[in-house]
Amino acid sequence: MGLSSERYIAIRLLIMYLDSRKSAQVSEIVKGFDGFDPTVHNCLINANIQWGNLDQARRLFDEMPERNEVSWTALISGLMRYGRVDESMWYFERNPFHNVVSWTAAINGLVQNGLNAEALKLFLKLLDSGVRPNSVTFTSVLRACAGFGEIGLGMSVLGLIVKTGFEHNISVSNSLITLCLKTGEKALARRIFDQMEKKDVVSWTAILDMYVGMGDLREARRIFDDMPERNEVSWSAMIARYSQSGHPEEALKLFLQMSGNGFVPNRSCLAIILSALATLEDLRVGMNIHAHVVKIGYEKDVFISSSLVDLYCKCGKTKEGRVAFDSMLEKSVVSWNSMVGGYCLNGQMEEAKVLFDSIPAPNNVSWNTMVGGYLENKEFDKVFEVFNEMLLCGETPNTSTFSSVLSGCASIASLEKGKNLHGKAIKHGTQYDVFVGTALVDMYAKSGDIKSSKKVFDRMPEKNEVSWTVMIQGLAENGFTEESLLLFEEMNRTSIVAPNELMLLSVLFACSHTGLVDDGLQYFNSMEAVYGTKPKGKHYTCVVDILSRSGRLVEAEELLKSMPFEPETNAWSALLSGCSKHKNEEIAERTAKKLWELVEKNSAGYVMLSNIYASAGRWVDVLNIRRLMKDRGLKKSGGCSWVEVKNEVHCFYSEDASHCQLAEIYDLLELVRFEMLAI
DNA sequence: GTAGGGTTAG
Repeated sequence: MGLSSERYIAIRLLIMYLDSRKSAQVSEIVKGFDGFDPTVHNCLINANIQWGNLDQARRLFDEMPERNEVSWTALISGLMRYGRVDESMWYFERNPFHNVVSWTAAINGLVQNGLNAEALKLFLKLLDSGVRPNSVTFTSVLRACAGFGEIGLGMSVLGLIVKTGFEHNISVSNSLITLCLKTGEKALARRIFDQMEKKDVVSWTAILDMYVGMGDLREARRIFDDMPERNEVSWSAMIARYSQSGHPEEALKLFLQMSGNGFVPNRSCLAIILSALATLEDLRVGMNIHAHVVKIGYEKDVFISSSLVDLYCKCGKTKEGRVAFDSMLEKSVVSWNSMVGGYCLNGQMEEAKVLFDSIPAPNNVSWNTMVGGYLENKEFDKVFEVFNEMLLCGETPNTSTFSSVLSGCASIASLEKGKNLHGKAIKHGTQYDVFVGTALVDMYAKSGDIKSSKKVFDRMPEKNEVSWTVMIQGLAENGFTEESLLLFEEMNRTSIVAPNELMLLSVLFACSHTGLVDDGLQYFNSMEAVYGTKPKGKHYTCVVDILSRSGRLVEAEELLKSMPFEPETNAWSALLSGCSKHKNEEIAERTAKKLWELVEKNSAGYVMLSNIYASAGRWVDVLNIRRLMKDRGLKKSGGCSWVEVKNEVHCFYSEDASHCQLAEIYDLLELVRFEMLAI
């Protein structure tokens, strides 16, 4: 192969065949070269690195009778890419061609492997050696600075950048913006962006991301719309942000728009959109995308296939999700977590546990998935069991863990466990998180310690809708109805959080228990007009209760009749008890009749009715109903109360005396009663 | 040899 153009064509062909992995054609081309050719060897090395055959690449390199600078750099960066830092550095030190490119390859490799300090040390050595850094070197070095999260370091590098005249380089400026964003210097990032003479898609996307990080999706979208040019990455960025910020429908809209504009979604974008579709539980479109993914041969991508597992599971199809999961050649811990989470979501806790136990390297998300799964499926004992196991395994609980386990405490009203966890949460520095704070407020409130609940709430640096809801609800249900109403008003004055259904229910509940009839009516009437939430059955019931208690029975009955949907049984019984309290035979008659009709349908109605008769002192009627229930084989779902002793909750059921220490308990009670009588 | 976007849990 003498002519240089002939050689050039052969090498282009070789690269092409290597790209499409056509080995027969590759060896044919290689044979066409007589003797050793370093460029051919370099191509083979690069291809093997690309395929992950590191040892083959190394062998090829070691066999070379002579190597050029490209050979050295290829191996150094290749080894770095797969985390083989020491080997890479071994070659770097023996590299006779100490040019900028190989220095930069090593520096960047160290950064890629999270060894930021080593990277900066190597950069200082580079400066000592007299080799001049270039723009690529600076982007890597700035990334190392960003890894430290400290802007000062970056600023001293900036001095060097200015001195060497790279401050107007686009890549360098882009890296500077990224550094500023990672260190929280948003104003500076914006200034650098504004001062750039030339901006590219990367600059625009970086600044777009800044506004998303600040929670300002609107401004981000404005920037996206104003971008002079876009590529598939900027589209993906905006789509991803919508999806991650709880707007999957916007993400889908933009995705369709992107395709309409002729952009072909890449792997990242497909993973993002599948995740958005999972959130939307849109199986139809999701399956379309799945088909497309298979068609273009992307189904082996770990990100995409993990999203597919998630999609099927979120749509309730754990079987299909499992098929997708089982067919994955390469699984990441995220794939495992998605499948485990899928089982949890669909109440298949046994399958979830089996799969969880076989995760090769579970991370804290895996553990949190199990903890959250047991919580959602109300297996509270297991919540604490898994949590303890997690601690024993040395896994660090995070905000997600604590918020789940604390919710578990709230559900079983276990103050002792809750307090213990509060301490642990503080120890792990998670107490100022919104989720943890909210779970603490709820836990204390549900356990009856409203003081602690309020204390935690007042100290929360950030409050969301749920935080306000649980506090308002907690106050109302613990009898602090005035405080509850005051807090609701405070929220309306001071926070951007809008009242939701649950809060308004608590507010109405508070009004009914404080006898604030007109306030209650006013809140009720402003639900739709002011707060934009349609009253549900429970709200109507509460208002009927408010009116009935205060004797405004005609209004209560009117309200019930004017409802746009069927009222709850409770609403009728509230009216009936109002009637018996305020002695209105006429309305009572009609209401009782209505109740009897409803009562036929379920046992709860019978119980309610018997309770109403009981509270009105109509014992004969009570007995009649009880007898009727027995005749028809209906059983009341039992009431239960519980106490917590030494970290264990003991339940006592009204009609089922089954506690293991029942005899002893009764003995002791008798003793206490005797002592009391003696005094 | 480089800068921006990817999947899971509360």
